[in-house]
Amino acid sequence: MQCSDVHIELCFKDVFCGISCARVIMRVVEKTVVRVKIEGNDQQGKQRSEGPPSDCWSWRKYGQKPIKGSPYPRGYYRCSTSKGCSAKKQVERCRTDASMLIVTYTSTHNHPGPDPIPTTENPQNQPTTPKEEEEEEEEEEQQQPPPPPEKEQEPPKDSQEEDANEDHFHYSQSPFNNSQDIIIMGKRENPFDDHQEPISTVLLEEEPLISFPPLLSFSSDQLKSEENDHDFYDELEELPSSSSYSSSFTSSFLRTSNFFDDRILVYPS
DNA sequence: CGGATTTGACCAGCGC
DNA sequence: GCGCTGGTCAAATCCG
Repeated sequence: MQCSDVHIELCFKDVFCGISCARVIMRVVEKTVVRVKIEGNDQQGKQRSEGPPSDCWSWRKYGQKPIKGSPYPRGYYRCSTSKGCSAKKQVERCRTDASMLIVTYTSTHNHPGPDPIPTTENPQNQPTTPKEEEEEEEEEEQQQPPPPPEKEQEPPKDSQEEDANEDHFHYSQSPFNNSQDIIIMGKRENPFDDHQEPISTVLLEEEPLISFPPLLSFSSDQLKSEENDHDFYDELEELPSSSSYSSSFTSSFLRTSNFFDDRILVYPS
């Protein structure tokens, strides 16, 4: 994938329970890039009991490679929920911010999703299958209104992150106007370059999950297993090898909470 | 014992 | 053509 000379379309929409997010769709190669903010690399990281539902997408790690220019390796996962599913994802840490995970999804699931978590906020948008969701997204994208002019002056990443951190993303809704999607078209040398991050920053903090009602219904056993998995993050030298947090969580949560309504569409020039 | 993870090897694409 | 890099394979290992 050549990252140079691409158009970026930003569509921030819903932010659910303090989780701000965005998606980068590499149209040409069917890629979805999600940046996940990880909080709690310190002691709080050990309490990662508010993990994802274990009945969502499961991912099997099949490889890991050191990436040139990045101190962190990239992990390669494929969907293990269903045999024959071609869905894959790559997980790597942001080279400049170890607390940021960059998850790249490729291909789509060719099987129904595993018991999506019902969301009370937007039940009509509840996807039944990844395929349907994709289709819905396509339709939705086509219905995207022109970008509000003021949003083209998106604050730079740093200030945005700072604000986000200060607020801890405790929004019940998006900080942006839900009725006004943000679409920013422009050229970037490298959309994922950390120094050019402002318009594609996705923050997904785990702390707000505490207030994510569907997740609170998990059994203590589930939570316990998640907690074990999350201890990994106390040692940031490696990418998460557990699929339950970074993998299952990110994908399942995103799919079940309209996470993907916040999106960054990348078009080839 | 079965499934998941690790990790070195292999392969393909790309730039020089 | 060669080397570099990213992506995948598969055997070994780990873990519940």
